Amino acid sequence: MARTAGSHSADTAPRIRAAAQRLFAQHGYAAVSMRQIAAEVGVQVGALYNYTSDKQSLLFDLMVVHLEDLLDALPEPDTAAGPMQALDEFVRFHIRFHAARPEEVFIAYMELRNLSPENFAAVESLRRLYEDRLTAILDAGQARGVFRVADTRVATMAIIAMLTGVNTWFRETGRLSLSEVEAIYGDMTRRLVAG
Amino acid sequence: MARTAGSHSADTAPRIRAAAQRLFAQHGYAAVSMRQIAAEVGVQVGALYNYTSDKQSLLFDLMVVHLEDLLDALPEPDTAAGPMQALDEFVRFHIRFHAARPEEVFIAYMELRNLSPENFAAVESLRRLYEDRLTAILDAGQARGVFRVADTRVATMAIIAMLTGVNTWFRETGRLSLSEVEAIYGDMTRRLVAG
DNA sequence: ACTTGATCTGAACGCTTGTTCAGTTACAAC
DNA sequence: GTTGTAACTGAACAAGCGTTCAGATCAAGT
Repeated sequence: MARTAGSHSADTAPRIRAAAQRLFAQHGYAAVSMRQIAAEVGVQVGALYNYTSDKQSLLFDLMVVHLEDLLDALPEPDTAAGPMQALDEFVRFHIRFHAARPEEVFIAYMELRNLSPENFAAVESLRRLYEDRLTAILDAGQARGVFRVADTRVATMAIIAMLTGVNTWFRETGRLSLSEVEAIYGDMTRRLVAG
Repeated sequence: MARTAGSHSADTAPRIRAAAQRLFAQHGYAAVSMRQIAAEVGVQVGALYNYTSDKQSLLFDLMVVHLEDLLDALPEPDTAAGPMQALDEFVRFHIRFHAARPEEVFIAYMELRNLSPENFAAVESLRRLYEDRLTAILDAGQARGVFRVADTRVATMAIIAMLTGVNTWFRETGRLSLSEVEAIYGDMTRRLVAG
């Protein structure tokens, strides 16, 4: 019936996000209850509502923060270096960024159905911005005669699907290092688009 | 409090599976209740338990039937025709089979987390059998000097991720026909493995 | 020591869940 | 028409859900 000793909102808010992320990634949004998230944080369920308006907002915020981080972190391509270099950079960035955030990536791809329609639209538009960056690289490469793809948009979707697929199997403790994986996927992607 | 007029178990069982499949694909296993499935079928919730032992079995059966159909439908490669032909055939088969069953595919990929551990193991082993078929094609192609891939298993995962990604955007009413999509992906896959 | 605001607790609310099963009606065979 | 089985209904059970909010305790400032 009282405040928990030692509690600070500056601590609690990130711990709620971290707990929600871990449980949503592991079990799925609909399968996880607010009570489970609260238990993971070490508070009662009512306390969560000081930090999120509702469960849907908790999911939406996790997805938006991840996608905004992704877009912010994606470097502007070095136009002087050429399209093949830009593509290589994109592949390395994608694999490395995603491998470092398996939970966020998983939620961002798997929980789209659990978003309300307006939240879904907002998230879809962020995802589209990221896809457009690769499309721009492919367009530039074709304009320079360095790349040859039958359909730029389809190639974009194919490459992103292939790269994102790394997260379904890659483990730090696995047979291949992240650098090796980046090199293999870099090579495959180059071949896929070569002129 | 009585039997529904005109009811036949031979009708009801497939209608339960179809309703479960549609709702699980659209909303996710955990977000769909047995009462919703029953309502879609036109029965009361108690009736479902004449056909499934529980909700988890309903999901598991849908996934297993799909994967067994996939494995049964996959043709044995024509060894005389050569590895490139076998690869082309695999790509066309994968895209065509998956495009025809968007709900089953979606459930098979998205609902793994909702399987109990023993069910998960059973499903994973079926998926592995399918992946092995592509690995065998890649191995044969390398043995013949027709293919060159840095890591056969990684190439298998990359190709399947790319091909399965088609289902996230392809629509019969879209800009490209299924045949065009098959051709584009066939070309990309060939390039990806070419010697 | 007192006051004010922060941060939670605890329980309530209205609703829903998966599963079970006694009983009822429909169907089929004779 | 009777009998036996099929196939459901309807309600109960035990448990849980998301969200709200009055009130209690902790923390910080004076």
